[in-house]
Amino acid sequence: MHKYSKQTRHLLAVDCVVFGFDGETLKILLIQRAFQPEKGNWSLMGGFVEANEGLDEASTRILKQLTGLDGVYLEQLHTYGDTNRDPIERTVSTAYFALIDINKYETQLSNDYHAEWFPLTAAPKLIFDHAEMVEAAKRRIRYKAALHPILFELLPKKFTIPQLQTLYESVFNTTIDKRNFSKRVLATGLVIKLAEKDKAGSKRGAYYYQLNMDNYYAKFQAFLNFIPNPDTLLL
Amino acid sequence: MHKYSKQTRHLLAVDCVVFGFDGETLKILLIQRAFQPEKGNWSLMGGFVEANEGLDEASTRILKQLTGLDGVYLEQLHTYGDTNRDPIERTVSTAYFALIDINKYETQLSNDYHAEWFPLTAAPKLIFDHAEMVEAAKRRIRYKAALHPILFELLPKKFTIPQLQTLYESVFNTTIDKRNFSKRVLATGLVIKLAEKDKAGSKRGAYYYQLNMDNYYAKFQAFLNFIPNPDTLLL
DNA sequence: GCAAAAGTGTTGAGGATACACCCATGG
DNA sequence: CCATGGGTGTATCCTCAACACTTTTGC
Repeated sequence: MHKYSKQTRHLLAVDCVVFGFDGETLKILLIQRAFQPEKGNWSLMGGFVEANEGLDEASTRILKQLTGLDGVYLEQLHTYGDTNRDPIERTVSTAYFALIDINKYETQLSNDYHAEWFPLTAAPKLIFDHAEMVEAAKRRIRYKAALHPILFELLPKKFTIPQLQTLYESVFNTTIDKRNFSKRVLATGLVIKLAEKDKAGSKRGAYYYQLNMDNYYAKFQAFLNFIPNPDTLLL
Repeated sequence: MHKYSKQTRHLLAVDCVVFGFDGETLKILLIQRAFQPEKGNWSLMGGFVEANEGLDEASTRILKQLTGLDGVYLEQLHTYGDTNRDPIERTVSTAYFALIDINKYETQLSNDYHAEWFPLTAAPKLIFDHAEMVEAAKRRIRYKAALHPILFELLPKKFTIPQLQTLYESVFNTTIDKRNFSKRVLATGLVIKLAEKDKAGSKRGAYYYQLNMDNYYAKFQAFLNFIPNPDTLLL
């Protein structure tokens, strides 16, 4: 029995903007929508919220269902409530964004599911207001990554400084002096140098690093300084 | 006729955390809930979202209905979707926060409406998860105000530098050297000195300033630097 | 041996902090 | 005349940006 019986009830959805990094460019994961309207058109990972699940739960479930992804960094972004954003029926949608290590799931995603990666700069037209969500997600990760070490979520557990730099450069669409970048990163105390080298990128090889978890949680909330001249960036 | 007829529909609410500054301390506006459950207990300004209104519209409407406030700074904060956050029936709520000049509405609020201001540090127990929303709003305005000039929304059109400093000090619960604070503020080019003085705070009087709207929108997105040592703040 | 990427130090400029005294005026 | 808050300048430090050469090794 409903106690708030006079109130209107609404459709509630979640949509996830999934970011991945392949070592070159920042990408987003899209699927072709499975039902009408806009069936077959490119869409974020989305679905309706069920009666007995929270929003975070719903986004986790939907991401798992559509892509098999589990245990990834997932954060609420914004809730979109325009009455006409879905032409069929008024639907309020809470957008989330996820950051994942693209290589960890690449084959799984293309084989078992029908999600595809697109470079951020070359994504197809998206349904409804999903392009707006992607824009907001991009702004949010730029904003957050300029001050907090979230981009490590996009890399494998073991990564090299040049890989990290390429990631920052592609997220912020800029170039950074490698001497200064390396100094900044090492100065945070967030990474630990390993003995092993990655020989894939060069003949000499680059040392692997991994996150220093002790410092990670402690420093996460502090304002770091990963990007030179953040003032001049359009955030 | 519903095209998504198989999907569950949900109750949707908005709740507004309204901040005000009286020259001394940061305060929030609360009302006593008008209906069951928790009737008579202290609550944020909240209400259900109707069928034909967007979320921003709903928050504006509800704020107006409950307090008479109109045209104030209002920003979406976060959406709370735990299934049991309202004991009567599952309700998803999108929280907003507002920043207003407390003096502008003080008498109106206490006479025409039954909202009351409470110092942030001495607020009563709140219904449901409203205390969590207030905490999140507090973190958000600290975070945002450390980098963007949003706190001017809490002051009258004409304000003095000492007033502004007291505001920053109370939001960040710290003390700032007045020479450095004044330099920082003036260096942004965000304020214009007026000829008139405010004689209320001292015998000598303090010059009034007002926002320089030309620079305001241009500089809003840049990372400013209003707070010394933001690293050390718990944000 | 050479091309291609990794790794590393120093210097200079500018911005941030620390700090103390005079000013205006109402009582 | 004095107490109270308002207003201002400077020296120092330190952080950040600019900048170039050596190392390694697969081919």
